[in-house]
Amino acid sequence: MTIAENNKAFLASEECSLCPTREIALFANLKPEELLQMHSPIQYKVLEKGEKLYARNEKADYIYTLHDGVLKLEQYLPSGEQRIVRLLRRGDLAGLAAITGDNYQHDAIALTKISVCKIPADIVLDLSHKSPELHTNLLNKWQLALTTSDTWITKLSTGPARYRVVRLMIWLAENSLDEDFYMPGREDMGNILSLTTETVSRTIAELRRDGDLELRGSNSARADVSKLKKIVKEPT
Amino acid sequence: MTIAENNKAFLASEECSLCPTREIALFANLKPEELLQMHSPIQYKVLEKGEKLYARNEKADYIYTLHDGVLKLEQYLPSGEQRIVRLLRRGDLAGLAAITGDNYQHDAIALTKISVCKIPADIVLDLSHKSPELHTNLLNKWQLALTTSDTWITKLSTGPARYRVVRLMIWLAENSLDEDFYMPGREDMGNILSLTTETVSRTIAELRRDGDLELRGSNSARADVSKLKKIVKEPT
DNA sequence: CGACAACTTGACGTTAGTCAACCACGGTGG
DNA sequence: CCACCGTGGTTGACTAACGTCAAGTTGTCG
Repeated sequence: MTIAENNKAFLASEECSLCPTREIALFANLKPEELLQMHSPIQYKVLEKGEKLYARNEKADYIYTLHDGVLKLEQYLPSGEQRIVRLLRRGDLAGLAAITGDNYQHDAIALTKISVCKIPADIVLDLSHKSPELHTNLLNKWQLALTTSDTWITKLSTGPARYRVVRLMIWLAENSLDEDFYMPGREDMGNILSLTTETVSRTIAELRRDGDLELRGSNSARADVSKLKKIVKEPT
Repeated sequence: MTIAENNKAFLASEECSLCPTREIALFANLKPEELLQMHSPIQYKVLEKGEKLYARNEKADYIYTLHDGVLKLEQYLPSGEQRIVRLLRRGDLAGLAAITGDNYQHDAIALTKISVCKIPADIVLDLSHKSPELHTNLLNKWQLALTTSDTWITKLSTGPARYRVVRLMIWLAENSLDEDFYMPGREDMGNILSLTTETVSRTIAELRRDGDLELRGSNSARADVSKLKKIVKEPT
């Protein structure tokens, strides 16, 4: 924890310029004098695995920049079914709805230990009118979220179980920093892919038998991505 | 066609203020003097059913406001499968990626005869820096698209065939102006719900037998929405 | 009126869901 | 330190749902 102590508020102007996530986050490219305008406190927070960052329909006053870990956004249906709509990682924004004044659209729950910056939405909205860079960053983040959401529909909710699981593995592997990648629990994968835990488990077992996937500890795995891509006929 | 003749360019400053779609579209709440800044021509276009508005990976230079009709956004997978990612209707924006300088992410194809305004992206981007209203509108439209996309994942790609079809019917009925609503072809519905045309056909037939749905001409239907909601256990 | 496309229906096969038992691991407390 | 329990994961047998293949039927447009 190099930036600030857990849960301690600090001034963005002092600390943001030192933040290792900044270059890929919302405040990338902001000029120092613009950062200085953010006089209102920004909180750095750490959540343990399983903790909830915010809940659906809650009044949305903050947006969050994810520094580290994996965060799931999920929605429920009246019929009891449940769906994970996106996974967020380093650099992603959670709670975008805060900026348009809507309530939060999802439950946001940490899949691993995560660290976030908690930013008052009104500050971002205000600054987005003054800083062209932030304005652009914001639009880009939004577009990225939309693209991801669309991709999840096509890649992760379409076709037979095997394809879906493989496409998820590819996505996880390609969004990982090192060779081992984080692999969610079977139930969570089920809720990402709209499959049961048993089906996910069986499919993972198959992939292991075929030598396409190697488990490495409880929530971690390694794969030959180009082999996986052949299965779903993606260009390498 | 009250606004302008088909394919004829015209000046936004003159015509936009008369546009019946404006209040729900991108340029809502813009001040007359801001509209005047849009000296660059905006085209009004009509596309027939089946025509393509833009294609995936094409350089995205324009965004489109949909005045009338239904537009589908679809994506293909290397494995040959195909998915409709969203349906757009009156007031929706197509080609948002143009603003962030990306290429188009989908094929956009008219499901009915449609009319659109074709707006150069650079104008919108430029004006969004100057007009707080447009800035806000833009963020709202983006948020709306994201919400819709997430909803499609949870509601239309989750659960048994019957539920999916019913949820689609509800969505179509609630987004329609009058009691009859537009109902896409069986194949398109299949690509929205990730089901085969046969399954969709059978499910529609069931709903008709149960008296929950009434067909009215080729691409039109009528339903008792509250009955449909009971099926999927949604509050009325 | 004919031709084609969209839709429907049936019989059958396959895949994924269900139900249930079992196993592996990690943490807790005796 | 080890026995116990709980959670998450695996595996099997069976079932239900959906996909596939194929033959009809309806509707639409030239």
